[in-house]
Amino acid sequence: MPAATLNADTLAQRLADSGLRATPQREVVYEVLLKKRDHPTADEVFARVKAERPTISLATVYNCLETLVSCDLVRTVNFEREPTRYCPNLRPHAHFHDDATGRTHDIDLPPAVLEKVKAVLPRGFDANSIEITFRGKAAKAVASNR
Amino acid sequence: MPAATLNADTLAQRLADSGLRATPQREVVYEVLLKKRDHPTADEVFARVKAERPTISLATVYNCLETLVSCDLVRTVNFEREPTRYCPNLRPHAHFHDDATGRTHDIDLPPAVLEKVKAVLPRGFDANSIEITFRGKAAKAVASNR
DNA sequence: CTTGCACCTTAGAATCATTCCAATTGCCTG
DNA sequence: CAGGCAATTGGAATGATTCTAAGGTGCAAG
Repeated sequence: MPAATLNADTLAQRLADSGLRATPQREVVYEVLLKKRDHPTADEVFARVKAERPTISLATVYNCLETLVSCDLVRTVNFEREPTRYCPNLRPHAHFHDDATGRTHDIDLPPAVLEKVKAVLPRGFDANSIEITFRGKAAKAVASNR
Repeated sequence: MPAATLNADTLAQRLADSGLRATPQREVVYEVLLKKRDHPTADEVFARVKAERPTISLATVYNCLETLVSCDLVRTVNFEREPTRYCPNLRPHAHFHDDATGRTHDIDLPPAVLEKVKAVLPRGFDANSIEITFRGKAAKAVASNR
């Protein structure tokens, strides 16, 4: 399975592209995000990372997450005033927040829909990002992305 | 111009529907939101309200805003980690965040687009709210909604 | 009226995610 | 090895928001 290698390479590559180094901390943080894609908060990432690297600090986790975001390897997800969550899914997708469980689901966005949405912008508005968020009740037995 | 009356009535009506009272504070906060629709933060609302009612407290402004939101007279708008903004526009609309100016613009959402977007949800997902947010560069001379 | 009571407002303290800061530490280049 | 920049770290600081406890306010029943 070349996925792990690919990811590590991707990380090193992307970091290098931005003139940044591939430190162990950054690698572990990124791995943690890839391993369990349940949109964890920084605190949750911190807890998971500590299992493998007990000396890491919360500040570093924030730094690493911010770095990964700036390299376009990770997206942030915000729901109202809740703590920011992190998502390594790079395909265009929306987020569905299940009010009952608090869980977040990725919803793929077909290009056609994205186009339709962009088309609502009046002349002169130039969007470089679109964020679509649903809230409601999710299907119970969705194949989850653990 | 019956607009002012209509608004006041609407407010009193909606509050009553929820078993709440139409207090002077709630009225002023609502008026402030209607008067200048620039998506102010709670702090900004506080500042504007104090002009008319110097004794009001920030806590009350938060309370009033929360009350108005719960009556569906006002919507909250969140951009990343920025302070929450408040919007009295009740029509279905998206928000466009101008990265250059920090200003927020309402973008009307035609029902057809809303349908298209809802259609991306897999069977079993039942959304009771959809939020669409753009970021980018806005047209410079948009007729603003002051 | 006037008493009771539920609803509101208020100031200030508390919370909590996130950022900042200043001090190392690590790593590469010369 | 020396210099220097990039990263990490722990703890302090920040800032929006919420909580708390202590009065107000207004209506309804007696």
